[in-house]
Amino acid sequence: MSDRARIERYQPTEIEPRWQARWDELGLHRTDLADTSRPRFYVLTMYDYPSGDLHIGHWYAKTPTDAIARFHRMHGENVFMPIGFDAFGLPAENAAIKNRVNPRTWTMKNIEKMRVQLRSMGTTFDWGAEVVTCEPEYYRWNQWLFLEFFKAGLAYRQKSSVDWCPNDGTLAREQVEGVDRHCWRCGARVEKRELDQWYLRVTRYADELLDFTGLSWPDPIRTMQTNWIGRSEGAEVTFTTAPSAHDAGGDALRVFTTRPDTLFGATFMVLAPEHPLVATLTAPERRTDVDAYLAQAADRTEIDRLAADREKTGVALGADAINPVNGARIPIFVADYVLGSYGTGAIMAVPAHDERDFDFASRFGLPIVKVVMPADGDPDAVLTSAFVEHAADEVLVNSGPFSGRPAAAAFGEIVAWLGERDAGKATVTYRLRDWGFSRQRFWGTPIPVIHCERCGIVPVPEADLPVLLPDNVDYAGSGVNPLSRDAAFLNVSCPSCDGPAQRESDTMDTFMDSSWYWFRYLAPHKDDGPIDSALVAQWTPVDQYTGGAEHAVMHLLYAREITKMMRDVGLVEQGEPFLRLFNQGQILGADGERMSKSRGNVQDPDDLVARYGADTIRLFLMFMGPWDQGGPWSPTGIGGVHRFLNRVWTLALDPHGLEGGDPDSGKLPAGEDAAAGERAIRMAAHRTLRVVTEEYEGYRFNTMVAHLMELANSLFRYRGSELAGGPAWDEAIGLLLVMLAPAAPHIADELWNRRRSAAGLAESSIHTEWWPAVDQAATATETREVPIQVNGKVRDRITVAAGIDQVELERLVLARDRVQELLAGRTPDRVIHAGGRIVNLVVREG
RNA sequence: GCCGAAGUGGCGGAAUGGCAGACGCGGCGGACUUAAAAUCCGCGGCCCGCAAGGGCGUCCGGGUUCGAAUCCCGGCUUCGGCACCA
Repeated sequence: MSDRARIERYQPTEIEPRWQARWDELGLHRTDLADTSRPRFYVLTMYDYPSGDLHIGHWYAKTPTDAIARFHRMHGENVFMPIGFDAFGLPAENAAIKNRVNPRTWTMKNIEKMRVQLRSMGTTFDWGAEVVTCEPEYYRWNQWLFLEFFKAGLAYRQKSSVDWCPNDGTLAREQVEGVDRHCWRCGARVEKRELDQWYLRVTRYADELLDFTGLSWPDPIRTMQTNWIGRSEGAEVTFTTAPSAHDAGGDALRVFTTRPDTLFGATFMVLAPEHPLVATLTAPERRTDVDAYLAQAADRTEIDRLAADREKTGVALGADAINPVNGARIPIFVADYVLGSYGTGAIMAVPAHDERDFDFASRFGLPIVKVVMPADGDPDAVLTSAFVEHAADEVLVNSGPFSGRPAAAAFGEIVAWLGERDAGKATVTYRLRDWGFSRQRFWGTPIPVIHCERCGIVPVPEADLPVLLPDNVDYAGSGVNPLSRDAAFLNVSCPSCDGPAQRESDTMDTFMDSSWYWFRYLAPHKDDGPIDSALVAQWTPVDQYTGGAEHAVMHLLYAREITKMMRDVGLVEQGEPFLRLFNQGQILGADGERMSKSRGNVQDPDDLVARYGADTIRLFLMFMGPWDQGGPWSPTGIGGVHRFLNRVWTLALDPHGLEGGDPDSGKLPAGEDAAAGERAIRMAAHRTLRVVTEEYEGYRFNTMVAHLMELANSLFRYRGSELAGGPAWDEAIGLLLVMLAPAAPHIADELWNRRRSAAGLAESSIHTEWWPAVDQAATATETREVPIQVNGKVRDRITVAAGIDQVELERLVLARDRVQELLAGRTPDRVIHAGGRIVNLVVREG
């Protein structure tokens, strides 16, 4: 009869719900926000859209975050780890249209299901702080904040051409993806529409957003945000239109350039199709061609603008401009390679030193004048492509009084020269645009303003907030906001003049919801303001934020922007929301594609949990690779992690059992006496503690788990021996369980308390234990093994006293027979000791 | 095209200037079992060899170094971001 049969088997599905309930009763993860006696730690994981089902990717993001929270609690910190739901958004509205269900009903049902799933992971979220963004108690403060921003001039309305998705309505610029311009959410082709839109003035913060001082964020995210903001330094230069038969001329034509040093090389100008001067400058005989081109350009987003179609197009206006620096008359073109929304919507074209201008000039046979070249270059050599290098020795040529000047110096000199003549100045331009904030959709926060014919735009008075979303709406007909057809919602009297007026029917971009939710977690039900200032001051910025890198230029930038806006209207002190950011990788489907229902590659964790238990899945997800890496889902290897937990179970509950198939079972390892065995057990345990502690701190969970496996393997060698169940053994088992507790919390608490119970002690959750300290003495060794290399190849190894000096080490190495044999009579030219880690004997060959 | 990350056994990965392949999966061998599963023990880069040992080996080609998966130069491939931003 095997010893194994004496103990109960490891049955995760029995113990896990029990411990989850127990932790709830004990209130282990309810945070007392007012407790200032301990260091605080705010750990935040990105909240989710309640699509209805958690997939394995949610677990991949959340269980290591939970381990971090538990690890910090075991260090005596007051940890706050809240959770909520990003509950506004399109899928609910689509479900409403398709199935005629109320979006609220659909959303709330999904949230119910996800709450259960999230609990099944054994995560220690503080559910008392939960935020659900589609609740009036949340979105009313979106409205309140919007009105604060509006009063401060940070929100404004403007008629403009917007990116429009037939399914998702208006999109912000960063929500349009790819060369073919498709919607980030549904993938549909994006069109242009001319609409009155709300914008948030985030460009005001462009420079501040480039400053990451004090933040510990991954470099790739910082780079992406920096590129997205796209700061370029240059100059605005004012050209003048030349008089002609059809136009008096004398109009200022302002351009932005990053290369004022090439001003003498401007041989033509290009206006964007949207530029206001196109109409007045066009010569009568050019009108037909220009109009045709403008019509084509307006359609251009509809046409494939893929890589193949990059031939420059454009037409001449039949008008000229005058270069302020030399009075040269140069022709003006309209071409769609110049963007109306960037810079001034017009450029001076310097074909010799800009690739796009070079292409255009080559195509239309326009002159190419070289004005910058290397100091030793040939000024008459013909350019075959634009010369755009920025070498230190470049000088100006063909540039009037500036010829011969170093190019680097000429930049400032020409800008100064222009400044004196009121024809230009240094400026900075950004790629970042203001945030297109309105959506012509139903399931979002109503923008709280009223349009009155007499008074114009009137904010909804604070006392009338929230502007509630109506409950009974006709969803039929996609692409049209149901709110705009709801007379009861729409028609109101003006708060200012009491005359007839209409509500704004646009709702906010749902990214507003996620741009301040971590403040609201601290006081989710506060009904006299959006945030509790005292708690916000005490608890924010968030210490650690974790989430996917796919939010690099969307959520993570919006959150920084809104924080700065909240600061500027006097709500918070800080300008940055998240001190440390960690981007976990993404779990892809088994096919290597993004997991999505439509691809049918979604891995549902529920059946894995039913089969292996939450602890195995948690540990497996941490073990499969570095957390920031992600990768395609494969269940291969879950069994190995499950086997490891079973081994821990056996070690903790059945130390005296014997291994059925092992003839050496129950004996000490060869050559060890009891004292040496005890030292070996303590050394293994404390060395593991040292490295595992560092690995938790560095979020290197895969190697953390590997080291726990190694410790379990080491202890297995002593199972059934005279040392099993002894003091060193018990200490090692205790350390193993404590180290396992943040990652596999249920089995750790179960085994911890079974052992307490066996020792006659009362129940006490392992999660209230302090993280233990390493016994340095236990980790020290008396001897160590040093590899011996000859010419860089390991040929031998030697065991020496730990504190050996280099002279003695070298003597012992050279005394070895094997070394003498390899040297074959030669004397090493050099001996490398590398601090005693390795010995390398360098012998000249031949 | 530009910016960023990565490339290591059959597979996931470890080692970030000092013993390449920790840990795990799969595989093979053994024990236990009437048998299978489960469990336990062992082997495990490739090539030659009974073995001892030797040769080769971290995407490719160079370089630095006593010593390179790791640092430098050039190239290839994959993934992510941006894409006419003047």
